[in-house]
Amino acid sequence: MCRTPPPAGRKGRPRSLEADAAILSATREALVDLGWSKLTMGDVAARAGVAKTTLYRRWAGKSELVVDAVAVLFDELELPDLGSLAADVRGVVLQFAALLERPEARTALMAVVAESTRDEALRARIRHAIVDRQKRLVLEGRRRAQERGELPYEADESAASRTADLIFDVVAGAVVHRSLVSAEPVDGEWARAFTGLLLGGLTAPSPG
Amino acid sequence: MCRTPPPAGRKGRPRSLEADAAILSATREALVDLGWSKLTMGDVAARAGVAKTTLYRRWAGKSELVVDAVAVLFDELELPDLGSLAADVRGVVLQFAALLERPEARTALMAVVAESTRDEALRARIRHAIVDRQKRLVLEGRRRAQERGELPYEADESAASRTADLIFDVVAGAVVHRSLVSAEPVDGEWARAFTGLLLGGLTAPSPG
Amino acid sequence: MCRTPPPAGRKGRPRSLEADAAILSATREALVDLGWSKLTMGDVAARAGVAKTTLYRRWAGKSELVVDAVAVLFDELELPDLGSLAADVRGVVLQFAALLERPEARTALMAVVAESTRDEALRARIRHAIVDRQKRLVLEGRRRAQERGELPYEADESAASRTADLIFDVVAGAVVHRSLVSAEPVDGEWARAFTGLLLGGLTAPSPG
Amino acid sequence: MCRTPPPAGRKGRPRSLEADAAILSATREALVDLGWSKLTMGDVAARAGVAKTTLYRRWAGKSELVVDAVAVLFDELELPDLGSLAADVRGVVLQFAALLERPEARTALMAVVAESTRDEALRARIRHAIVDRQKRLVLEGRRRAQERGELPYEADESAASRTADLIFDVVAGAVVHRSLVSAEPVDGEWARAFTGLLLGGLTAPSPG
DNA sequence: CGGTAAACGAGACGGTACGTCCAGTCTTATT
DNA sequence: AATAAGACTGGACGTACCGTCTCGTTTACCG
Repeated sequence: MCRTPPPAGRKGRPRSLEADAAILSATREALVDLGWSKLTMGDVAARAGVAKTTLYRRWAGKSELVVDAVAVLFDELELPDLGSLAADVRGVVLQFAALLERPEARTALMAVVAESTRDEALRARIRHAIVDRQKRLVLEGRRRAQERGELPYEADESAASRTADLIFDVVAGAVVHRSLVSAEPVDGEWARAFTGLLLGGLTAPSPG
Repeated sequence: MCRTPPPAGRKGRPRSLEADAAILSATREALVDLGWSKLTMGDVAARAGVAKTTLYRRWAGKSELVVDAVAVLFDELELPDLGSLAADVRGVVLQFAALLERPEARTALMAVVAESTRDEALRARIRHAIVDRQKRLVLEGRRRAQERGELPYEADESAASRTADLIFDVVAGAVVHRSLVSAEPVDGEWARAFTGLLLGGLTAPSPG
Repeated sequence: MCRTPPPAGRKGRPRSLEADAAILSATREALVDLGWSKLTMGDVAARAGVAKTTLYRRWAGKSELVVDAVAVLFDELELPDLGSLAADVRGVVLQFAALLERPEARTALMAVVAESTRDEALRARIRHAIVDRQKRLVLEGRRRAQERGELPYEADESAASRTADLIFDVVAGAVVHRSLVSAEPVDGEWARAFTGLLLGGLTAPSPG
Repeated sequence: MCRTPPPAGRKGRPRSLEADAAILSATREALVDLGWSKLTMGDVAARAGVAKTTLYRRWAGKSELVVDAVAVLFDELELPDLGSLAADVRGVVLQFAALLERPEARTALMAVVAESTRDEALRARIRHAIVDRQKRLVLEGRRRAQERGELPYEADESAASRTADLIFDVVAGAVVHRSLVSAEPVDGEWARAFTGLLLGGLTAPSPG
């Protein structure tokens, strides 16, 4: 969890594990109270009962810290088997939307992505800590749909991977855009309509 | 373009129109050079050859200024008639992707959205200056498809509006997510695949 | 008094004169309360009701600030005509000793001299702000003694100057050393003994 | 030399004697390189190849450490018999001046005196480690002069002590002030003039 | 000669101050 | 009244040291 690792040798006083947990927790708390742009390293340190130096010894900056702090939220995403591909899609859409309702995720997610547009290392960190955690849901959903016979098994490995990436971008992008850019609720109705579009396409008869 | 209007009375020296243009242009330039988070009001003022006071007389802060500065980029989006709904979708996807390749848009867009999660007025400004400019492309595209007979006319006005919003979130969200979050290129191949998914749905035979 | 002068042009808001006075006064106050080594720029700023930036805009650092702050104390030194050279010497010794009893001078003087051993600019500043203010007392005392006929007029200008410098170093050095290094009181008795030594020399019969 | 003594019991590993020497030597080295105010405990520890803890186990702080480090320099002062009181005075003046030319003494001496103005324990330490080492030269010089018949034997013990203290403050103070405050060289010429003043007094015919 | 108590190196820790930077406001004189 | 210039308050930044602490390791003495 702590990303700037201690120097190779294992001499000297070891880093406090409690401090790590306290810092990440304090970061989430500060995100809720203050939002991304008003969150300060000093404030996080104070909330965590830790010196500023301790923060900087472990994280290079605000962005890195926040990525790690919100990453755990994405671990909570699950894909309970709801019996059909459509139900699974609706389920994951609503779960992801619920996550984006949480103020700490809401304010942090776009901010770190914005920051990452000029910082390759941060982009990699986001991919590892957040994106990959979401993408596994897509892969799991496809596997289930294939077992149910709702989707064909794809022979071409790389084509399959491309399709999964596409679907991931469409699902995650649509939910994020609806929630944060359009600032409209992602409710059951919208999830149903989106699922219909995703599965049936625009030219299909609407699922009414 | 200048959002904080001059006080009612029209006595005294009028605001310089050249200053407005110079400031917005300097803002875009600074976004390219520095990115959102390192852009400062003082730097913009210096680039524009203008005093800081002049900036603050016209914009409330960095977010508002940047929204206005990048808004004009979205005016360049057009929807040339490419002869079919699929072609039109591919065209708009590629145009939007090209816009997101521009560093000033890339770094600014997510940042102001992130900022807007805790600022209702900013959200409204974004909607008016950016989102609405994009959404008209969806409406125009639908109109054309209906004229071509590719899509039915929708009797229920509000249902039609909901559908347009959905499609807008799917298209814009997918492109943004692919480009900024997944950090993968939005090229002709991806646009074709996405268009196939959007029109035909996930369960349809792929358009290969 | 303010040593880092504003940039040449006289455009823009002028520097606050009250701030200068408040800062120097706050510096002396802080010296009394905290001593040289515990005095901090932030504390001085807070006492003066001024932002730290304002301090740094005017003084390069703690040393420069303190030199200017204590310089005014040396303006208070005077040489009232006590009727004889011996009385004048005793008078100036006691005055200087009284100055060194003041905690702000006591703690600051040696500190800035110590600092100046590795800083030529600081040394020049001390000379101008402090040393020269003291040295004029020696010159004035000699002039009076010459008028009274207690000392001969010296024909050789440069020899006279060297002698004045020597006497200055002896008087100031002895008082400072007694007061700060030996940490013994400079009282009337000591002043009398010192004056006797200075005027009559070590081999003369003591003036008891 | 090491001032914070080990706890009473003499079990366990004894303190390293080499460490003591290495630390004091490293301190002098750091004084030369960095001066008093930029010298840090961590740097001294690193130069001495020793952990910071080892420093703090032996000295309470920077001031105490530096006093001990420069104290040995004052042991080098000697009073070779030059045949007359005047020659002895000139000799000691030049020796002391040579000491003050050494950068480690130059930067440290005034600094620790400044520090001691608010620290009684430090003052005592300076007196013991430095001042007393100098004062014995005065006592020795007087004894010789008395043996030569240049100075009378003083019957009153306490008056004799007071006179010795006075002379010490005058000699040491004048040299320090000339060297560090006036920042002028203490050369043979100055030493001769000073000795003339000290022995013959201001009103005596100059020794030309 | 093996146990033990203290010294030791390494480095993390809570603090404090640093000197810089930027935000946003203000005070000038000028246009 | 708007402008350019620049000083102002306030606050966060990231760094450097301080002096303390907690480790694992070493080393002399003492039983």
